[in-house]
Amino acid sequence: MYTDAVVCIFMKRYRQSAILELVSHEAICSQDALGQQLRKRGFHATQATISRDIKELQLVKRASDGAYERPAATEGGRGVAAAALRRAIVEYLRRVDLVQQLLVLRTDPGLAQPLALAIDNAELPEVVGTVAGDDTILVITRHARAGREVTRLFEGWAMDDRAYPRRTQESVP
Amino acid sequence: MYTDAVVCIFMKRYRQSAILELVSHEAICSQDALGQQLRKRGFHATQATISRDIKELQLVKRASDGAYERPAATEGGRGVAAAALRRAIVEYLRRVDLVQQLLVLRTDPGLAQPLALAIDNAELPEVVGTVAGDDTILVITRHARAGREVTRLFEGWAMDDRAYPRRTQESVP
DNA sequence: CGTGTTCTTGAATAACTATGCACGAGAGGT
DNA sequence: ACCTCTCGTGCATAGTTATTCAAGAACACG
Repeated sequence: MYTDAVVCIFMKRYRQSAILELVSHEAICSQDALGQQLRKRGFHATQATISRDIKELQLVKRASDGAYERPAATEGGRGVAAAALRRAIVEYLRRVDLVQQLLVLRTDPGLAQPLALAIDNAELPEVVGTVAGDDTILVITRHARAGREVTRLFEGWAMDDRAYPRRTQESVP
Repeated sequence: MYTDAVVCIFMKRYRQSAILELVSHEAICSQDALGQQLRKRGFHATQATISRDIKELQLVKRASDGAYERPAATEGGRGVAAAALRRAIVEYLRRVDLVQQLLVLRTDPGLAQPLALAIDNAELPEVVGTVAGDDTILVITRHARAGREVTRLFEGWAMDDRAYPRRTQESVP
């Protein structure tokens, strides 16, 4: 076994390398399963140790299938927030009105908050801030020009939604 | 409450949107904590339901701090999307016009949507957003300088296309 | 109407993961 | 030598998540 004192220090590093290799090659869904694979390769480690290794390796566990993986290229948060905003617009936005540099957005009742949150997170440079009520959001942009840009942006997304109608039954209306 | 039968169907969708907003806004490390936040926003859901939502939304749980996040932020999708964009540009783009920070892209009829989608997915930092019609896309960049950069980028790719000549551009409606 | 099907959900519980505690081994200082 | 600090680890268990079972609602179709 590798329990000799001398190699103890190196063990962790080797083991963690093995873990990276394992999770990149096949879907491993639990730390016990990982422990079994490691044992096949000559490593002995309890679930507790593996839990710590996984934390140090900064792996993530996919909820979809429970498998571990390494987060490849990190970041891009800005773009992600923008994509989230687009989805929120398509999902929630019902009407847009522009008055000078002020946008008035309307949503279904109670949905103004999440949409406003999405707008804030997107951190659009044109947007100074938002005020959200129950079904109304006031978006303050830097100037009328910026207001027009944002209006077109949002309306464009809302338009796309018409091009790709939701799966709700058509027969109702 | 939202427990009325009629709105039951829509609940899940709203709740999942709220979950996406929450996890992108702050670090939420457990499904119970998520449940509490949801309750503040008027949603009631047990841990079991949230577990299912998280699976459907394909979130991942970071081992480093236990927080949930969207895999889009960590995927290597960035580079993949960029390659897809290049292919889409070569395939679809017919003309580029730049006005200040606004790019007007022209495609063959009906192909604006897929190209705009590729642009969105690429998440170019210079690009604020896109609005796509039938054969025209308006790309909004942060400023004129960014617009020039993106224009050169796209035109450069389109140039490569000469090696693979396509249909000549037709009349503009 | 019934009837069967599909969806969504909660309660209970099984499955899985994180962590407090203790221990042993090395490193470095006195 | 001795002390003390830091690491790496296992054990037990607390904490978290996934799943099974069952129920209720909407829907389509005789």
